Amino acid sequence: MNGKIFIIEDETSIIQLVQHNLEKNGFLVSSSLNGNDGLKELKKFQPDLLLLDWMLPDLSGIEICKNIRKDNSFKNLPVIMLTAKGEEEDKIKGLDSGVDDYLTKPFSFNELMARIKAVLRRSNPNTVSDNLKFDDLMLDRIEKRVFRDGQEIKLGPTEFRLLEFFLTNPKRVYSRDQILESVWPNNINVESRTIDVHIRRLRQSVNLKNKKELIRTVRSSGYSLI
Amino acid sequence: MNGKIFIIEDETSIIQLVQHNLEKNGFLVSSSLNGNDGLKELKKFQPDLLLLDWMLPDLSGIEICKNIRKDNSFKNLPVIMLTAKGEEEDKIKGLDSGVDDYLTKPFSFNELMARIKAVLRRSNPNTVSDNLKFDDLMLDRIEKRVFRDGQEIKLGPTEFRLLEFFLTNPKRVYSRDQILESVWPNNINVESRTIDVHIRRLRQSVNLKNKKELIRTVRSSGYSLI
DNA sequence: TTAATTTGTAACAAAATTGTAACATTTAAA
DNA sequence: TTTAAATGTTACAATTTTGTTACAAATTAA
Repeated sequence: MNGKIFIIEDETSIIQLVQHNLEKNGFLVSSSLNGNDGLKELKKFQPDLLLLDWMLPDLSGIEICKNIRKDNSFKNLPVIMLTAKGEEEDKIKGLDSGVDDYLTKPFSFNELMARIKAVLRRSNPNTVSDNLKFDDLMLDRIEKRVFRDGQEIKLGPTEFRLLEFFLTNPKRVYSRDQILESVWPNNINVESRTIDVHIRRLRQSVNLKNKKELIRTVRSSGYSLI
Repeated sequence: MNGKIFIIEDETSIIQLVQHNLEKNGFLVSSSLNGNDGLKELKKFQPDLLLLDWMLPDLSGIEICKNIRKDNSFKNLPVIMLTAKGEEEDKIKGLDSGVDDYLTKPFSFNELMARIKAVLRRSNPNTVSDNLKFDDLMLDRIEKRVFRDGQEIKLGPTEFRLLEFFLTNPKRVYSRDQILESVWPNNINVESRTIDVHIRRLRQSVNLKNKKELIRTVRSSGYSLI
């Protein structure tokens, strides 16, 4: 299996064509014919990429895309817009709404396939390199191991996810709310002070002696990797 | 500056048009007319994105792209191919060589701009710099850091917000009331003289020795960045 | 099952930040 | 020059924020 693709598209004939060809190419595909349902099913399906029509019975593709970009757990979902609207200003409006690529109908399936591969190549760099690195720290997502200065460090599950999160954006300061949202499983509720305790645990695990502190406290804002 | 863009393109007229428009949009641009030189200069210039022609006097765009994708220090450079070759099989060959997007000539600059933004959005999700600058002062809102003359300056939370506020409108004079309203959390009430004290603290933090004063007192009106 | 590990929170300690009062200095007008 | 208003400066107590520890509950492994 190459990945999961979701399609929100009005025209049944296009869905059939695209879905059939994608499946032949090893993708797992699901689809919806309108915007509101599509958005819901999409979240269940958890695709790696979305093919999105502009003109839909209810919610427009543009609206869906803006919606997705605002949703923390989906904001990085790659989107390719498929539409008959081929005017320059349409393309610009489409691209500015946050989609990754824009293809006008009629299109060749082979071009679509090539663009899907290009977008996936760019947006899943982590599937290619499963190691996150910063300073003398290295986190291996596949083997779930962490090294500092070549020496293995043992982390608990939450410590691991926390460090993984920081490593995806080193130096960036995250508020406790942002950390909660990204590191804790959805819909779980813990107090924000809990983070402080986990930060403390992570610090203790990560800070080998004679090594500099890697986690910075930014008073009244949150934490970041140095 | 929005980012650095390098262009390798045969046709001088296109280079001129694109370069001029990109610079108007805040990009730093450099270019080359052929493949071999282009590849060398590119590595010096360290761009955030490459616009690449297919047909070049010596090394073809396809070869350049494959070359880049093999080079460890450049393999993640976003590339948009600009070419007159508009056949389906050309597009596929182009995209498969590792470029991120493919645009056929003639193209509208606005569409190019929208595609550049889309590609940068995807490839630098975090590098979207959110920096405020004035004189030799730089405030990074993402990392919550302030530098003067390249040297980091440590500020308290209120000092940071105060400086951030002034930086959004340098040279503009703000009354104490305006400052209170924008810098202090809503519905909190502090005396206006409190601002004077915070200004004093900010001045002390920001004014490295041998450096000129950056915050101006405007008697009976308020304060401003110089 | 039992034992070990992990987790969230409360409670207290330590540190940093904040607002204000009090006094000093500067500025502009009389 | 004198005077009043505005701003600069300092010190300090109160408050807020973060660090640290301990422990019971929950989860996982044996």
